[in-house]
Amino acid sequence: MEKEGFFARTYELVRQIPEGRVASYGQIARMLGEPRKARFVGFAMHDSPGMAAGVPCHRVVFKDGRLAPGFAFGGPDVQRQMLEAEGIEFLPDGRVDMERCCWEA
DNA sequence: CTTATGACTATGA
DNA sequence: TTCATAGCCATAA
Repeated sequence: MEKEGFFARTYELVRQIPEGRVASYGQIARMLGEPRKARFVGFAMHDSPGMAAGVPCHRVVFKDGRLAPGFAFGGPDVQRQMLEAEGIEFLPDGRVDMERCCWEA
């Protein structure tokens, strides 16, 4: 575990997301100091070891508060239930209420 | 070495 | 408002 790439770095940051909070890919990438790698953050999530390893990828959403269509745990609906269980509030549009739940380091 | 791909974001029509 | 395109750059083959 010495050689850590961008992925491992992303996992560590995502793993620091508290319960009831969400963060956008660009937001995470920005915290890493490289706001242009927003895509790789999502890539890292796809390759993520899972929330059991401390990577709550379900708390990572689009900047608009939208979920990843087709690549979530089986459907955005499932992810929505997980987020609701965490205490995240949703908007009538079916988007996460980032205005309230946006993660702040 | 080059090419292809992608859980993003911003911009324009 | 939604839809399409461009730019971004690490990782894999």
